[in-house]
Amino acid sequence: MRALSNPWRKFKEDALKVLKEAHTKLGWPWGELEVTLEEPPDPEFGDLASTVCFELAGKLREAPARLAKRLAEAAEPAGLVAGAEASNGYVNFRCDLAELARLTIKAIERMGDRYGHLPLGGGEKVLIEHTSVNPTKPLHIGHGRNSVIGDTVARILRALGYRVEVQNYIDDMGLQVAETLLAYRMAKEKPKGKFDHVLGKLYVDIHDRMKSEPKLEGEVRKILAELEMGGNRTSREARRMAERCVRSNLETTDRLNVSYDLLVWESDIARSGMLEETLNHLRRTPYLVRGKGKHDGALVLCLKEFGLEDKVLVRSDGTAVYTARDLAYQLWKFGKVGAELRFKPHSKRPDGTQTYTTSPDGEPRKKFGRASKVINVVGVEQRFPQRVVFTALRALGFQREYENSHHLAYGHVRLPGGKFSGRSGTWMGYSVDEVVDEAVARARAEVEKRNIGASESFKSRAAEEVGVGAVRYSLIRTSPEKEIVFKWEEALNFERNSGPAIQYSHARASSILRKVKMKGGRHRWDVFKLPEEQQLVKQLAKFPEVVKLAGEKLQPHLLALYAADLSLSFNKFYEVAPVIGAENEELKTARLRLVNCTRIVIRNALDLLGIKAPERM
RNA sequence: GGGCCCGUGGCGCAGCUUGGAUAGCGCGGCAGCCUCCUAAGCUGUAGGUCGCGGGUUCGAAUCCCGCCGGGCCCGCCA
Repeated sequence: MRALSNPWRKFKEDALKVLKEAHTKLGWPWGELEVTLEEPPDPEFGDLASTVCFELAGKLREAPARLAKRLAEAAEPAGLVAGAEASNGYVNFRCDLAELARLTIKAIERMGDRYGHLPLGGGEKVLIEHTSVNPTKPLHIGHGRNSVIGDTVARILRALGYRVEVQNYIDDMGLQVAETLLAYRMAKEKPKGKFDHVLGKLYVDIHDRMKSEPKLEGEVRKILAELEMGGNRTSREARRMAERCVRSNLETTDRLNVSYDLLVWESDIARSGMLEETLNHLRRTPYLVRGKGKHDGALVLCLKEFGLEDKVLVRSDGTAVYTARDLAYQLWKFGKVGAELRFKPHSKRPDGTQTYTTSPDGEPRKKFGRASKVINVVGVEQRFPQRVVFTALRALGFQREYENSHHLAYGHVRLPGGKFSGRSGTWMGYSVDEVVDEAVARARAEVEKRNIGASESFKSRAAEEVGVGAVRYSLIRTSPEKEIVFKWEEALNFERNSGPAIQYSHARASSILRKVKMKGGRHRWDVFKLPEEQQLVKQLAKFPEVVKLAGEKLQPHLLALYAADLSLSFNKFYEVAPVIGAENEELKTARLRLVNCTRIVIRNALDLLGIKAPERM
């Protein structure tokens, strides 16, 4: 099973087995042999190397090089290990390329779009919260990074056998909503355009006006109080406005192929009573105390024994801070509150997913929440409040839930001139809608050049897929914790190390397969003699390991880098290894299978990245 | 003042968790490759004290300590 679904892993295990047996034969201690295995810098040193001899040198009082020689001689090839050689103190294992090719190609042909999937999660439920933008503005490219990271991780974890539920939290009770609602009411002439953009601009306008008209602050406070109270005209009006904005935001994320299972509204959480329940629960612990001194009159969460600073949860006026609400929500995600939410269908995503929403007129459903693992995709700047929320779980005795809470922290996207600001409107020109439009327009020009006479529907679909691919890739390729500076030339990069370049390799592979009608034939497995062919086989064999690593470490960028690497290997193969015009039928047959498998793996990788794999472009 | 993250050729990144062989990849520069499966491609070439200084080690980009530079947090904001 494992050998079938994860060929490179099989090679590693075989190498380990060979290493252990050689140790036994020589009567040497085993130790942690697995961690001594690494990939050599150059294929001339084999495919996997062990550094045990360096460690053993001290214990056995013999030079590493001599030890390596004895070890290599004692090693007997088995499984995917074709041989072992000593060099410079390393023991280098050579992979049996013919056998690896056989295993890998058969695995890919058999599993198809499931190659790369592994049954690690065992159906365990993971809840991922991402996007969670205030419903008062369009998504700018920084929000886009959040959505794309969250969506990609969701796809990866699904492939690893987890049941994944994606939630988008909508804070319709915050200051931004209050301010935007005031702006919306006051605007006699509303700007034309997409609703979220309209709101975003009104928000910028009101901030300008508030500078010269301080009385507006009072208006905002009044609205905020009404929102907090709920059940009045203002709160219903705010919800209606926010609903429209969310629909508008969803048009944007739909275009990015980002999907959600549930929209969770703050006003519904507030109504449910889960906050009060959570606070009551906390009051029974020694950690929630009446504040003294500067915190006089407030309720303070004291987590000193867990190494955290005090955090006010309830203000002296009785209202709760955001972190308190977030804590209640976190408990709900794990199914640890009795309070219930109500749900009803909201809309369908283009991929067919039915998105639900919490709603006062919905009905209770057991299928949401109750996760065993929770991942919050939230900016790095919220590290402290996230830690407070998680640590509070521990304080409440939910140790397991504490350990299974993950803050997937990502660095913000900045502009060359500074940061994004909703108030000053620096996002204008950098909304996801605008960036995607621009990328699609450029892709369109390229597609036109290369597909003269093609149908209109083909051209627009290809341009859309390529443009979106470029944007998604540019947002996922960097390690999440790093800040990125938005540059047009990077978001619109269609060359190597880009979404479109990977899509292009897929299209080339598809094109070869399209042009050949012959279906199969017999061939031996040792036909791949070129380094480019062998490199490609190894790369294909590694795919499941990469998916596993990306999922376990919550580092989706690893998958993006792998896809670019695979595409590079294929391009090199493509240059030197004619398929249709191969020297003989046997080689042609084998190369065709290799090309087909490459096509499948690129497609699977792109699928996990939420990028379409066009057959022509 | 306390804490977290980042610092790798001109630019953008990977590698750091688990220390190992000449530090990889891309862009950009230069020089080449389309009678042949899509040149969104490929080949070659120049370019790096892995921020700085100590330490641990047979061996440090990787671990430890100190410092410098950038970002973020330490709110009855989120």
